[in-house]
Amino acid sequence: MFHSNPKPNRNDPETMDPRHALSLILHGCRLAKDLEARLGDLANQPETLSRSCDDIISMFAGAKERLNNARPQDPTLFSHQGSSQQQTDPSLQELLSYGVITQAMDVIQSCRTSISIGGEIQAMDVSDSGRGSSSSSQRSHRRKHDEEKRTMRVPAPQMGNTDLPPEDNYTWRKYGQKEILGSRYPRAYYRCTHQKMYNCPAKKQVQRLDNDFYIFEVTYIGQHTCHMSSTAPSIAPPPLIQDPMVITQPMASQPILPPTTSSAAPLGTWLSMEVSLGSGSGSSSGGRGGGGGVGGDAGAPSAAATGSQYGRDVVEFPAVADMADAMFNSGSSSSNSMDFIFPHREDKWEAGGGVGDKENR
DNA sequence: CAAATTTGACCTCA
DNA sequence: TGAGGTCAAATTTG
Repeated sequence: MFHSNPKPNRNDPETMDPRHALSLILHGCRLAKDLEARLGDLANQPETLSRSCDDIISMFAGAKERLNNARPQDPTLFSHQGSSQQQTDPSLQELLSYGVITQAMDVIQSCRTSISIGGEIQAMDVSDSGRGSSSSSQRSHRRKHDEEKRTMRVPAPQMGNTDLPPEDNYTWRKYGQKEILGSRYPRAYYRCTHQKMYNCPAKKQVQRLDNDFYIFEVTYIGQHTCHMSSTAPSIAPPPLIQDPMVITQPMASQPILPPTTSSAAPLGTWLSMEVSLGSGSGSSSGGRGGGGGVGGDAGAPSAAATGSQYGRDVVEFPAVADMADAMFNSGSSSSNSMDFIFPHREDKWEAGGGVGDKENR
């Protein structure tokens, strides 16, 4: 298992894609986690340990190389040099926004978090979501067949409030939750907090995967028009784009977000993630306390986090290369580095245990 | 009191 | 008719 790694291939343009770099980081994290799990068995096998370490290192080294090779002037990659949002690679933005970078941040900034295995981002067609009853996903009188829907899989936060889906820099208000036929976990319905004030049509649905409790399937419907709000996030929203990674359904109207002020934040800013060192709380900030504490709602997020989930310090994406660096450079500083980096996570969620949702009405 | 969540009821459509 | 999506009253919280 340690040696089936996707070795970076410098000559392969595809693997030079920064997205691949993120994939490498994740893979490296997994290898490290795996190594941790087998540390006891391999304690007296220095050669194996060495090889495993090499594998892990090569993963991060490859990632770092890719990140360093990413040319800022390349509009398809990182265009964080004051370029407009339209110049950025949307799929990359989505990746960064919805999971991969979150995991990297979790690992590197805190070094106290275990990595979700299999927490890769997978955008996919809603019509092929694997849910038993996806065929009627666009019903109701408000159903709009021409409305855009983007579905992606997002790993649950690795620290703090893991009930929350990963931060997406918007404020959402939950307006419903429902048991879905054939699904173990309920689906939560959110709309933009600023729906009324700004007539923002954006919605999202969050549901855990049946077979992976630690991965959310998030479906975004509609596009935000509320980015000018004072309480809305200061960074530009994830663009709606056509991307092999993000399959988009036909959309009648795709409002063009005016490239003004905050909405036109350069990618550097857009990619910025606020990191709260030491806070460790991924909890919803804008949220008022989970109201009616009646039934348990552990099956779905009680709130969609807002832009302040990560705290204060802003870390820009290119820093990921350095973060990978930091992981290795700091590893030896701790007598128990692996444990420091990958502490055992308590399975906070007992599968199905927290789902206190009532049967459908 | 405002804003948020919870949850039963209702609506629409395949 | 049943499932998915939404509404809105009740409730909670700061």
